[in-house]
Amino acid sequence: MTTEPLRRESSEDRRTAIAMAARALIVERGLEGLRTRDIAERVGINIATLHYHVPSKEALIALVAESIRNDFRTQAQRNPRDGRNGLDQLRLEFADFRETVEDMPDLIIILTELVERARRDEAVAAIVLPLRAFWAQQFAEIFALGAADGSFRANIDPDAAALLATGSLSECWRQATRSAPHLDRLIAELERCFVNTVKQVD
Amino acid sequence: MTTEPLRRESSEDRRTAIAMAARALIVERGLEGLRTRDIAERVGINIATLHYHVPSKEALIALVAESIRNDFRTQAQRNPRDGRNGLDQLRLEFADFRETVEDMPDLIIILTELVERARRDEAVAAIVLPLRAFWAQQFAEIFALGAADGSFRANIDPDAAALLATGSLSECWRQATRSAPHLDRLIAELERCFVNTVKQVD
Amino acid sequence: MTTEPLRRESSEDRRTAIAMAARALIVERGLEGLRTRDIAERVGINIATLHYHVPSKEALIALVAESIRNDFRTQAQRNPRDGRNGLDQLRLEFADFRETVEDMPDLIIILTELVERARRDEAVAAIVLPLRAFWAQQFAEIFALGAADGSFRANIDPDAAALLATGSLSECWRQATRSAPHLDRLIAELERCFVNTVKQVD
Amino acid sequence: MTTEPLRRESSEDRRTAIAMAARALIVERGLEGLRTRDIAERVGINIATLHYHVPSKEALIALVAESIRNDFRTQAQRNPRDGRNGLDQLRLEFADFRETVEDMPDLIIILTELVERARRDEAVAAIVLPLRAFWAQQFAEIFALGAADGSFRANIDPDAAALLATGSLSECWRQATRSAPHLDRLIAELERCFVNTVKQVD
DNA sequence: AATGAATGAGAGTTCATTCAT
DNA sequence: AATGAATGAACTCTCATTCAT
Repeated sequence: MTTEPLRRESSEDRRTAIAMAARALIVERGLEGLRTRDIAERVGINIATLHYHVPSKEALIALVAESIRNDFRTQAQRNPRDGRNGLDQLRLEFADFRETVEDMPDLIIILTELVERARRDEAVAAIVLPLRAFWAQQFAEIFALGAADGSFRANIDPDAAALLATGSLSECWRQATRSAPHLDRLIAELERCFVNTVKQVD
Repeated sequence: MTTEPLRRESSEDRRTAIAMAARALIVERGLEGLRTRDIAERVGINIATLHYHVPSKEALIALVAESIRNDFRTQAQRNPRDGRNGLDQLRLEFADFRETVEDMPDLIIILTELVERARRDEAVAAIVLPLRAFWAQQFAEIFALGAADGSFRANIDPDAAALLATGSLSECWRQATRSAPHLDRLIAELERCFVNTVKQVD
Repeated sequence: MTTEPLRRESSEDRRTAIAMAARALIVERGLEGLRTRDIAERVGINIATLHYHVPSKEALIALVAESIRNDFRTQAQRNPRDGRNGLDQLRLEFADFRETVEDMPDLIIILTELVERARRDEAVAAIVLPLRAFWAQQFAEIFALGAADGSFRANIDPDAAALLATGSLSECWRQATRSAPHLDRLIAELERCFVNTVKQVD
Repeated sequence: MTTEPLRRESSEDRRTAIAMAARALIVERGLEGLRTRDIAERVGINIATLHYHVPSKEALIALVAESIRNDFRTQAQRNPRDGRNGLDQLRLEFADFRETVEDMPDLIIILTELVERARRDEAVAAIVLPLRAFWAQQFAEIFALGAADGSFRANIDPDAAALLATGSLSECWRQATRSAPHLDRLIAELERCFVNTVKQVD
């Protein structure tokens, strides 16, 4: 006589399920409104079981942060950067952002909440700040490259420009009315901000 | 000669003191970590007294939102916009932001938290979203003006550019390591983004 | 220069107004739901002023009890008992009850609540239990009289019959669906319970 | 040999214990004076544990109402009604009441409080009003039967008579000085009210 | 690996009452 | 006689966490 199969799932699967449930709930109610009981219920396990897999709420949020990081990494590795010049690469980067935002529209929201939390939670900071820094670094490198190859104007400050791009992109997506049209117009404007117009004369 | 802090204060003074204490605590612990008892303690009143002046936590947060709005308005009215062209006005706007950020470095942080909260709290949304919209509108008007008077490049999309400016400015200031140098570099870059380079040739 | 006249009312008027407001609120929300603030608001005075006139909630409830007692007394004195025999007097008593219940339908409800409260509050008990006892006594005397004059059956136990009458009358009126028809039928049945049928044969 | 009170009890046992503690406290202090902490303390559990078993005070009062209903039902089923005529059955009903009142003297008190509460709480009303209606119905049927079989006088109005009986019985028992003698006299009088005296002659 | 039961700490809120004017 | 402000005590309820099985 066999008992119900599949009752016990592997620890890693459980942790993944917990992370996904937590992410969904963060989107719905914010990090502030996140309750361990709600997560357990959504996963379909007991609250004590949840604590067995994830020992504390702090660890749970760190788990969510890791989950977000993994998604970003996967996304980053999927599209190798092979543009010939800065402008091409910038366009690829924008396309990446569009893709990310379409595939996982919640990613930015959760990331924002985590960044906010990072100010008071070192464990989260350790995971999430490098992530944002990495993203900015990508842009900075592109801007430096473009300035060198003449596809961008020469007087770019790559770090400042990177902050400008990442800041406005994430702010745009965070807005209550997040919509593709707004994003499109922002991206177009961003391109006009950096593209080299003088070169044409050359 | 100072007396002991007066036992009985006017209702409006108390409400102001409560708002200020709440703002300080929001900066320290976030909206999430805001506790009515802590506010009362910081103001030096009983928790029941706090409820006498502000009937609920929801009303308290609305009070903070109003307080923020008033500060923004005061700031906005202090510096009349009298630049001769778009570029001048943009520089005045940047100077305004620098000033605001120096005088009340917490304003942006609290505003960010309130915007986040606005997603789930209509009362806060009603106060705080117009505020952000107003700020963006200011920039949009400047960009439109500058595009017309030739101080900015002609192909600006004023709304997108406004989002770009406000998004990157607030994101910059929100960063864990908020520092004047970063802000200076960002502002300089923003200027280069929009200023008309073609005109020089003219 | 005269200030607003009539601002200050006589203490006794205030106490009466407070009692009336309290009675209305007891009917609406029960003794349990009675809040001093609500009473003050309904009277149109400050909560502290209410405490000036009625020093404590206990005293307030005692005041209500007295108010109820006065109403009952007034009612009782209005209709002198001049029936020629027990049955006549019983009918007068029933008419009294009907009248009371029509003029002041809340009286019974409040009285019930006060009797309930009397179990734990001696001050209320001292006022309200005699009242109920007096009412029962009225009935008992009528029954004794009627048993003696032959208008009621001879084997009546006046006290028990009085309890029977007062208990069923107040219970009837307390019922959620308090309506005249129910009361009429109960009173008719009560009469049949006690009237002497044997005598007819005589 | 008794062990220390078991730390972990079955949920149903806990709920029963909670209901019993609540009932005792209602008798002592009234529904108004009922505090969840007192209940928890009396059961010997933490206040949070109480909320684990009974999610809210509203639910707690509904639980008490159900508990009362169960007791009434048990009582009702214990004594099957097998009297040969109305009078016999009425006597059985009286015996039932006496028994109930001796075994569980608090039942009537709590029921009264619940009926009072039912006026403002639909959940309680749904449980407790049918209960009272059922009791009245029992009497009404007996009176109708007795009127038909000649053991009661023919001009009985069964519903009115039922209200008369239930009203006076519960009122009697509710009286501050509730005592068997009073009850005995009331029951005797009730019997005299309805028994057919004419028939004797026949 | 899983769970029902239990818990300490603390949250926002309410209320009768009092104080200073 | 009146009031705005203040307060202590208590209330119901919530939450992350732990224990025993």
